[in-house]
Amino acid sequence: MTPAPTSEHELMARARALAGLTLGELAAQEGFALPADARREKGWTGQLIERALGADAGNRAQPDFTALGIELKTLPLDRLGRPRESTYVCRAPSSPAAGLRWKQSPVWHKLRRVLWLPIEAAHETPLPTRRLGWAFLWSPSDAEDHLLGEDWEELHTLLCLGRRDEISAHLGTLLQLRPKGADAQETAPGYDGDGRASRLPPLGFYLRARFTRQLLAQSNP
DNA sequence: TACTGATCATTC
DNA sequence: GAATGATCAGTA
Repeated sequence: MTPAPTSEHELMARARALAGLTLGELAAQEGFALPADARREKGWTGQLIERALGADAGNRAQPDFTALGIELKTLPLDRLGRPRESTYVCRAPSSPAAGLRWKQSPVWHKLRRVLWLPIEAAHETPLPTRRLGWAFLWSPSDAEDHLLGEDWEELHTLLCLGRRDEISAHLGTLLQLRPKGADAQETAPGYDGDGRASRLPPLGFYLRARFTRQLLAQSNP
């Protein structure tokens, strides 16, 4: 087990030392078994890299590197080097607090400092031969923070009003709300549009691929 | 090809 | 059950 990094510098050095390795090579180093069916172990890559870098948050609702306040996200790229999938941020509250502000929200805290670890040609390469790319650290610029905050306010307001029927993944320019659960049958307690208790499928906040494409482009000028 | 809605594994 | 880690798969 890799110990947790004690500084941002140490974390970045570790992350960049991974560049060029294949997932199979890293798994062998870490004593991580390759999944028999990659379609059924969607979180495998993220968990392997957490282990290799010494993430210490487990599955608690805290940044992966607790002492540094840094969140780790893998960023699967296509063969053109562009993110294709959205990035999960965190779950949306089933009973949101009406007075909550953007800078108090779990989304804001999660995105405060993110270590992005690109996975090259993730959609075209079998999992064991996918290569790790050049990691980069990101914090939202003032402009990005503003736009994220606007999206969050819009979505949070709909959640607070219980207007679930108006919520879809179409809303939001950088952020979106989409289902986040085992399946469409999963439910969590919440409130409907009339304020009555009901059970609804859980949602999660995601960053659109459009946005992570921008972040990647900014990171290698 | 991009996007949305659905889904899979694991841990506490 | 609710959080973590995400990608799959159908369709526009």
